Amino acid sequence: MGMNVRTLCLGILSMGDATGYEIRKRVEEGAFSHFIDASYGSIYPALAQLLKEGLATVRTEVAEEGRPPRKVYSITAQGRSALAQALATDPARDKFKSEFLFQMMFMRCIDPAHLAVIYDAYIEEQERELQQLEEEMRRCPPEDAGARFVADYGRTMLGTAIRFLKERREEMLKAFAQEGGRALGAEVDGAEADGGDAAGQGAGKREDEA
Amino acid sequence: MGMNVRTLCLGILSMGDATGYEIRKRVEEGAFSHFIDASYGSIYPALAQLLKEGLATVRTEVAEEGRPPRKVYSITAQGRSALAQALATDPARDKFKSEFLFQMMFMRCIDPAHLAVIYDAYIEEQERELQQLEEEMRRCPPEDAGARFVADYGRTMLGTAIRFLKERREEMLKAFAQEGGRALGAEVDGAEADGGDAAGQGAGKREDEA
DNA sequence: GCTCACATGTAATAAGTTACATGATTTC
DNA sequence: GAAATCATGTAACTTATTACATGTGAGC
Repeated sequence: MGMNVRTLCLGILSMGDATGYEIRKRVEEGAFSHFIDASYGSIYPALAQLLKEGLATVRTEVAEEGRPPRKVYSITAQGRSALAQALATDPARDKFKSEFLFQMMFMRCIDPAHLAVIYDAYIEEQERELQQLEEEMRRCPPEDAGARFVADYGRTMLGTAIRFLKERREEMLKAFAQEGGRALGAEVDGAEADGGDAAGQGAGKREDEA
Repeated sequence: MGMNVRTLCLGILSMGDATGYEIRKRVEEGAFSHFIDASYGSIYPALAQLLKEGLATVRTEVAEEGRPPRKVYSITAQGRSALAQALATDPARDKFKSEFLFQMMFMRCIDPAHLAVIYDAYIEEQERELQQLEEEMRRCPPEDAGARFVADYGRTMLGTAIRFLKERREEMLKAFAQEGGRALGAEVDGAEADGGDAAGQGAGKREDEA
């Protein structure tokens, strides 16, 4: 299916009227954030296109105070059938890109202390995402079967990832200590993986990324 | 970190010499395929760039038979340190795009019979990927801790996804049958849903796929 | 006779991101 | 008085995909 930003907007509008700003918020923070990306630069043009094609309409709400006027979009009947049509086609394969996994693949080339920092930061990020998902589910529990399914899928996958990462942490750091240094050179091997906490002091090794 | 195709090539070359064709194969079929994408159109230019920057060298092997000459790339010392540098920067957030999940989110707009087809096809795809990963691990069990970690991560996640999908299958289809039809009803065709059975008129809407 | 695997490369095209441009109001 | 939230939109830029262009030998 052509799941471009246009179809995404159509989908969100099918659940209720919304402005470009709101759509972006839902895509960034809501349930969609886990398997979709879209920024203003793609949402606003997509909305304009939907108008042009007659798949949506706008009404301009002049805000009470001097705010910029909100443009609230609604899906049309044609919009609904265009959505149904898009949903009826075969989905493209999932695309997953992970620089973290790439780094893990080449962990032998990373300074051990820094590896621990990266690793723990990744765990924290996954935990934040899981928390966010659960908070959102508490705030507005989805009555819709689809939303429920997707949310449960996300929780399950995030939970599994977090458990895996925590379980393997020490093992990985140890395995690394044995093989490690090979690729980085001699001076690394003095640094040993301490038993207690490699996580806490990430502050020492700051990289400023390009 | 700047994990573009250039860094990817550098990483693969750090494990041994390779041609563009081989790199692409590993990215498409090997352990990398689960968290990275790259096609000829990006690999060959990236390789050319690495040469220009002195991060790799080539030797041209004239094949025995009239085949096109293989251009085997090797990483240089500068290439290794460039890789190490790239690996030392903070990883970008994971990006996951799933049209399947998008479809599940809007399952209420999909013909029930077709939904089951899509769902089962997705399960099969995940199973194929898991099989492929396990086959690859049997063929060449990774001695490298990083490769092992990444492969285990992939197996764990795929296993969880497959289990989840299988467990929820009936529940989802049933939940759908209760809510379903609501969104498909009026404008799909002139005929109104008779109210008893949402799955009924699925047959009319055939998609041609394998 | 056809398709697959090997093998390299380019050009047109798609799709979306980042940064910019603008501006009021509320919270720290 | 600095930053965040609300709010819309455009233009330059990056990045990678698709399709093309070219060619052989092996297996079905």
